[in-house]
Amino acid sequence: MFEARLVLEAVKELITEANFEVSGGGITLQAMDSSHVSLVALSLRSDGFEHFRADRSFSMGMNLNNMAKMLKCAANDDVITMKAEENSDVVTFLFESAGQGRVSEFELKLMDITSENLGIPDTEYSATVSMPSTEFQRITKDLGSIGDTVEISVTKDGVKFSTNGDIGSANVICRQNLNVEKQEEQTVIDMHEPVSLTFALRYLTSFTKATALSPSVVIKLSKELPVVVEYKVADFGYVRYYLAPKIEDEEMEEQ
Amino acid sequence: MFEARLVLEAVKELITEANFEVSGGGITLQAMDSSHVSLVALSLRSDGFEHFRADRSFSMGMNLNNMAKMLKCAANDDVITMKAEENSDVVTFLFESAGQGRVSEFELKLMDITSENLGIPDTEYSATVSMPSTEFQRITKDLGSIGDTVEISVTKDGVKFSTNGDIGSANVICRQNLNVEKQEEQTVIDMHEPVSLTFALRYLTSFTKATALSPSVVIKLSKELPVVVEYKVADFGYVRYYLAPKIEDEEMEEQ
DNA sequence: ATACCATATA
DNA sequence: TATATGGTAT
Repeated sequence: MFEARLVLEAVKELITEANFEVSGGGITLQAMDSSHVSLVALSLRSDGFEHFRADRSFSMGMNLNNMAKMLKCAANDDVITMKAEENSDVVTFLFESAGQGRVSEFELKLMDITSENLGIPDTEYSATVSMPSTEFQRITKDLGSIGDTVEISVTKDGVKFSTNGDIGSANVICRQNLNVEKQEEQTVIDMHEPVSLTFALRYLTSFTKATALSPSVVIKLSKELPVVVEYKVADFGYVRYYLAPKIEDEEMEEQ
Repeated sequence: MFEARLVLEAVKELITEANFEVSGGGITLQAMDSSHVSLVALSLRSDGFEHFRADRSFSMGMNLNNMAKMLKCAANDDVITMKAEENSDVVTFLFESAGQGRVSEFELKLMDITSENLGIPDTEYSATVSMPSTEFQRITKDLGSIGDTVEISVTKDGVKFSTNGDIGSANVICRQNLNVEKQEEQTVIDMHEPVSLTFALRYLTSFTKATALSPSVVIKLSKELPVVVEYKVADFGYVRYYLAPKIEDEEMEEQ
């Protein structure tokens, strides 16, 4: 339940409506944000649900804000069941209180959404950085108060985030740090070759809406490829964000 | 660190940009507010800093809102270093996390500010009132909801704040009170001769932005002289505000 | 229109 | 100290 809401909070700023693809394996979702700049991919495996049954594969188009509205009507410890009948134009959310004294039924109208499902090749990345998600959130927020874009550079001993704007410039260097007990608080740099890419801070900041989902975030970078920003959903899924880097010409144009 | 932010919060409402005068003795700043009515004076002695080095005396013009923006990018327990190279047009703020896993460098552009450095004579005041800073803040806020000006009258056994406005009038009397353990919670009246002056509440309310800096505030009054409202910064500095009293004619004009 | 920040109250 | 609400900034 709780996670269902966090997932929605994590994606609804970027995408207002999307098709949930349901199959025996679980639920996935993939959508470009409304400005067609970044991409969100959600995957929740069926084994992560207490009960999961899908007799066939199908897709459900939903307005995420309306879905979030309904999920907000569930209490924190309610058991949530999502039901979709074949060929129905609604999806039903069932909220049952712990003692089953209260049963709420919310029906959300489905929508026809034409979705372009983009194949995302599973690449080897030049550099993979894992760091505390709150630290990444803090960095994008701080740099966003100075500039519009951030250059992310990975070398073998650290990752550097730099920006500059009208009032000045800033950079934050995070060194590899394995001296923390909890693995999710470590900063781990896995680099095959150095890489340096520039991104619009605005989108990265939106990505950090997923911070509550996971204590750590994984950032994957390769030259000329979209960055992947990944947050695990417990241990049965993930939310991944993709954002293409700025190329030099684009940076020039903006000035 | 924490104090650096408090000091900025205390002055940036009144002055948006100012010259920081740096010398071996520490850092000072003096500026009129934008409406040229009140004056802010800041002094931080070098011995209050963990490390302080100034090879020569110089002044740095900064936009205080932009400076505050950058200081907000430091975490609460970061070690802050401020660096200025000779003849540079930027000042660098270095934030290092406790374990030094993260190092942030923020560069703020300096500005040329023509500052009129006013000599403030060190007068003997007719009356000096020390009281809890939160109490003074409360009084200016409360009276500000009734009227625009406050008459501050000091007699040997107390200080009276009075105002009146369209909806009515109000006055608050604070008696000398030495019966509190902590000295900073005492109300101490040191009066050579009774004095009664009227001030614009708007500015006094701005002064109380410094309340978080010190548990007590010192108010110094003499006939026809600007009031001094002083907050200590730990035990190595102060923020002082000066505001000229209204004279009868002025009060007439405004009505 | 939305999201973040600051403030005020419980 | 934590949350809720309102105002500001994007």
